[in-house]
Parts: sequence; C-alpha cells; structure tokens
Amino acid sequence: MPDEPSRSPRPRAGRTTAGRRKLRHALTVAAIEKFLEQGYEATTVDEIASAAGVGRRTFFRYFRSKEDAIFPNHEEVLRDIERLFAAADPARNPVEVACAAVGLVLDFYLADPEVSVKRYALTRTVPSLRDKEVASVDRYQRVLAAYLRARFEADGDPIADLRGSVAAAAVAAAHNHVLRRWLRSGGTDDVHAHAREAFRLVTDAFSEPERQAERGEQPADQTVVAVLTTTTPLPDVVSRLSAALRGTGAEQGAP
Amino acid sequence: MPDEPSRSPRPRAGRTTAGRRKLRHALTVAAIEKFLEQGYEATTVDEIASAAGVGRRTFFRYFRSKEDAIFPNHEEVLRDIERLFAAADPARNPVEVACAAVGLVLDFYLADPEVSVKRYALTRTVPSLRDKEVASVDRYQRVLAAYLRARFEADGDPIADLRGSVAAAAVAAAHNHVLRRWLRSGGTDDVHAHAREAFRLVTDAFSEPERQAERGEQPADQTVVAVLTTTTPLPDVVSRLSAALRGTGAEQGAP
DNA sequence: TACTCTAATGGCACTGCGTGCCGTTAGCAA
DNA sequence: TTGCTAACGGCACGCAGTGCCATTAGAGTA
Repeated sequence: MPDEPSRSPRPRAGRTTAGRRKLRHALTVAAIEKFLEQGYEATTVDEIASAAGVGRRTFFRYFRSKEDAIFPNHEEVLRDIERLFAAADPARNPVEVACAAVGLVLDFYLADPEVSVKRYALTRTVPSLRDKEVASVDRYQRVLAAYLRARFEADGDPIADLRGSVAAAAVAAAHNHVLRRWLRSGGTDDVHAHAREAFRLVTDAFSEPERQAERGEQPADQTVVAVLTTTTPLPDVVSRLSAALRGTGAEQGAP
Repeated sequence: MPDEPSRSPRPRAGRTTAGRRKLRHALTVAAIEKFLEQGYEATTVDEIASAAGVGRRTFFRYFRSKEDAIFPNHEEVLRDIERLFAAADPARNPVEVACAAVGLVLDFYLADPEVSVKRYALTRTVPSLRDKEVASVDRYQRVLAAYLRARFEADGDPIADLRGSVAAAAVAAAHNHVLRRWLRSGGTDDVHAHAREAFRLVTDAFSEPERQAERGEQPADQTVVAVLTTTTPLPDVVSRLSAALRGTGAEQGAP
C-alpha cells in the first residue's frame, strides 16, 4: 500500500526511509541540473528519472508533478512549525512567535545553499515554478494566520481574524524578503542580522499599543505637556488634554 | 498574427473586441458551470468548448490553460492599478494609495457577484485552482510592492525595500480578508465598511509616526495626566513625564 | 540456508492538456 | 466583387500524470 508520494512509510522492506530521502534528493538534484542546463520545458520527466537511475514511474512516486521535483519537503517544516506553536509560551508576543516559526523555514533553506540558490534561479525565470513557489509560501502563511488569529482572539481582539491574516502576510513577506536577498547574494550575507531587522519591523507594526509601551517604544511626538492652574475645573482639564492629544492646538489654550 | 491569448487585438476583421470579450465570458461561465456540476478533473476542455459552441482549439486562444478559464482578466485590473499609481498625489500616504489600488480589485470582483461566488467555491476545493488564485494575488502584490518601495525610497526610508514588501503583503492580505469574507457571505454584506476597517489597520501599522499624528490617531493608552505643583523644578517635570510615558509607574510619584 | 511477506520498482497502456500546422471562414476595405 | 486579415476548427503530436500488474529486493522467521 505505501507507495504514492507524501506518505509516511514505515521502514520494513524494500527501500528504507533513509534510502527514500536519498533518492528523493538525487531526483531533485538531477531535475535542477537538467532544468538549468537545457530549460524546464525542454526537459522531460524521463530524462530526470534516467539521470537518477530510476524509471519514469518511480519519479511520480516521489513527486506529484514535474514542478514539485525541485522543491524541498515542506511537510516536514510545517510539522516543525506546528510543534513550535504548540510549545510556545502563551505570554509571549504572538507576532514574535510567528517570526520564530518562519525562522525555521529560513534555516531550512540555509541548510543547503547550493540547491537553494540554483532553485532560486529557476523560480525567477520559469513562471510555472514560480507559481508553485508562491503556493507553498501561501501554505506557510495560512498556518501562521491560524495561530495568530487564535492568539489575538484569546487576547480579546475584536478584529482578531483580520489582524491575524494581515500579520501573517507581513511575517511571511518579511521572511521572503530576507530569504530572497540572501539568495540574490549567492548565499553569502548575514541572514540573521537582516532577519532580526525584518522581524523587528513586523513585530513593531503589529503589536498592541500596550505591548509597544512594555517594550518602551513610543511614537515620536506623543509627548503632551499640560500646564494648568490648580483651580482649573476638572472637565476643562479633561477636554484640554483630549484636544491636545488630537493635535487641535489646545496647547495654545489659556491656563 | 494576432491569435493566441493575452494579446491586445486591434478590431479589424473577424471577431471584434467586444465579440472576444463576450466569448471569453461565455467560456468562463461554461467552465464554472461544468466544474461545479461534475468536478474539475472530470471536465475536459472539449466539454467546455462545446458548451460555449466553439472548438477545443479556440478555447486555448482565449485561455492559456484549463485552470485559467474561471479567472477574470487580471491584466485589465493591473493596468488600472498602474494608472492609479501614476496619477497618485505624491504627498498622499503611500499605503493609502496602495489600499485604493486593491480597492479596484475588490470592485472588479464585486461587479459580478454571481460568478465571483461560484469561482470561490471552486478555488476553495480544487487545489490547482487555488494555486492559480494565489499566484494572481502575488502578481498584484508585486505591483504594490514596487510602488511602495519607490515611495518609501523617495521619503528617505533606509529600509524602503523591506518596508515596501511587507506593507504590500499586508495590503494584499487585507484585501483578501475582506473579499473572502464577502464571498463567504454569498455576496451579501457591507464590503466597504469592512474594507475601510481593514485598510485602516494596515495604514496604521505602516505609517510613520509623524503621519499617524497628522491623521490625529493615537494608541489607546497614550493619555498621560500630569498633576504637578507650579513650584516643581522643570527637570523634575520632564523626567516624571517621560517616566510616565514609559509606563514605569511615575503616576504614583509624589507631586 | 531457505522461505515468506511486503514494499518498492518499472514497464505498459491510456486519458487529456497544450501546441504547431494548415485549410477554411467571416467580416472589413477598396 | 475582389482582396486582405484575423479568427476558427480540425488534425496530429509530445508529454504529463495515472491505473494496473508482474517483478524484484530486502527484512524477518524458521
């Protein structure tokens, strides 16, 4: 029964799990090589399979399609992300947790710079491969969104759904930006510094004001200095302060 | 020469531009109908073409692939967006302009609720259609990102690239959220109210603090009420206020 | 060592997408 | 009416993806 792709095989007989991983990788490498060498459309599945020393039918037991051949096994990373979410401290800023999650994806690409850079050359030029790539990003984004929505919901956010979707997209985009920058550099720049910078941007953008205050960050011109006599009636104090906060020039009001 | 899809046809002979649009729409409707009725894989291009009264070969003159059949003509909308960007007031908040741009996409879907809702039923269930949908969103997102990056760059933002990518993703996600909510409602809820809410979220998240102040929007707990005697030395006033703004409990300080 | 059981393999045939080619048809211009 | 041109339809071809099935390889058992 265990045959077709995306199944979790028990190592019993025939090829072992390690053997499967190895052949899968060999097919990926062969595919990338052929695609770069003679073009994507011009390469047939037969050629890829023979290059890896297996039959055409076997290729389709490892990959759903010709396009899938060059992509890493996202299922594994998705599982890691789910685990990270399950184990995450509920008191921690959800956006930070989401950033940690995409950090796993980043590490996954960093683990094999050779293949990652070559794959990038293909996804940039072949439309159908790019579509696949985008689709996989979307899968990550949805997992992030589900987590963030739940966390925002638990925090009593009235627009948890919206904020979760948008924040997830931002986190995913930050990841993509850092990854692509690294890929364009040929795998030779300081990813983690850029990642910190990018994650900081989205964390700042999507944290509640209270949380921003907790981290000691304030918008620049929030300072309101009220100079009032002690005899000023309380309602006046309130209205002048609120006017000042709205920037309607109450700072020019008489004491 | 003018034959294959995605070409800008001069109306000279044969079928006119209006005629092309009509047939294209007829094919889309036929495809959606068949897909919903008997399933996506179970429907052949031959069936769709015959249902629209044309030959199979003609189908592929209107759509690159079977998947494309159910999608609207994004090229048109992309052109509209480019025009909007070109005409946009450079003094306007770039994120607001980007929101206006995706508003065009939203309107495009709203123009034909019947088809949009049916298409949504398909993109939710058929993986390959969903991938295509996601790919089209990505195209919009890239156009948004290019605009935002340029604008942020012009504003002297040192991380214009990053901020542009992330903000574009957020705007696109906000659009998707609103659109999908509307689609799930069957095309019967107040889209524009939700759109305003969503656009406000991303605008707030990605505007410079100065701009936030200009729009008179403040985080909820920024209010600082200082009660001080007129004899308090100025340095004390300053330090107590700044402490209060950091939430370090200066509000409990002695007057 | 021999046997069994099971999963992986590879070949074959089949459906259907996408495309190149080409003869035919339909509308526009003189 | 006579070109002219673009869209149409049919045919054939390559190839992706899949169901089917006989064969092979390796682990466990006696």
